Amino acid sequence: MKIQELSQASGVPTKTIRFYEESGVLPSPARKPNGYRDYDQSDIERLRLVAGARRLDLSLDDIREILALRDQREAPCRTLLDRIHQKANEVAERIVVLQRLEAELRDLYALGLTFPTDDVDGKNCVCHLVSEK
Amino acid sequence: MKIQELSQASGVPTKTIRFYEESGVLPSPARKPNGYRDYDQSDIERLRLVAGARRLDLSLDDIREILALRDQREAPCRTLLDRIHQKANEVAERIVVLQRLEAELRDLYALGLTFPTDDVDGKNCVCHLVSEK
DNA sequence: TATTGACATTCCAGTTACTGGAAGGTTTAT
DNA sequence: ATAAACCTTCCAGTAACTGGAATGTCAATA
Repeated sequence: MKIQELSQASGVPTKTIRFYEESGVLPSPARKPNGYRDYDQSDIERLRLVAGARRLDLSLDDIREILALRDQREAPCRTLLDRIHQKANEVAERIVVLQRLEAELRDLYALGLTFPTDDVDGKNCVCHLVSEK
Repeated sequence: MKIQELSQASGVPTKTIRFYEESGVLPSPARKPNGYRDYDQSDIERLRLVAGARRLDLSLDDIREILALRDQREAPCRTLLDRIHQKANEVAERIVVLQRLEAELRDLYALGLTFPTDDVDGKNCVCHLVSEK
């Protein structure tokens, strides 16, 4: 199977597949006589796992670790579950931060609207609201 | 004023100040006879504006644009307000995406807990839940 | 005076996860 | 024959820093 077919079977661009190989997330595949990469079914499964984990925003480091366990025939499920749990908490934290940021931006916008917009650096410029302290 | 003092007055690390200079966000400052950068009050104000805008997650590109307007004595307020509004909408979108992601991670975790954790690549492994399709 | 410590300078490299492009070789179809 | 659509490798760029090396300067102390 050529790289484009793997790409279609996985939804991952060919550029990214080669990048994953170089990053050690995917093994170096067999080569056809002409030098083209030659993939098989197990590559599809592995790449789908990678793509799924990336969609969950796990890092390539996490994914490498999980795949390394699988490659050693050790069950990666516990590690994967841990990472999923940890990532859920990270995402929750990130959401809180972003919610605060959004509120701040909306407040600032509302306040800025009450100001003249032609004041280059007077006290009535929204620039002075943005400057800290 | 030496770079460390500017750093303290603005809360921005010296490394980052030099980086901002190289990025064109801050102008090249005057130099003392020994070659040290020499800042004044206006640099504090400018850097505080930059730091405030960064805290609102505006990009250095946005900030460059805003400061360029100010440097040309054109009121940057309208542009800054626009960017703030736009950023608020981007943040809101990002929050929605992250909320979906968090829900997915929590669901997956809950489901994964009902599975054995020693199944290397059988069908009962959470890896199969993560793999797409 | 010698030396230590805390500063300052420049430059280079690394981070994350790709993405774009150049220069070239191969295969397939018309 | 030639064009389109593949494939290969390698290099560079993205955003916004951060760390480290090698070197220079200044102020205070032993």
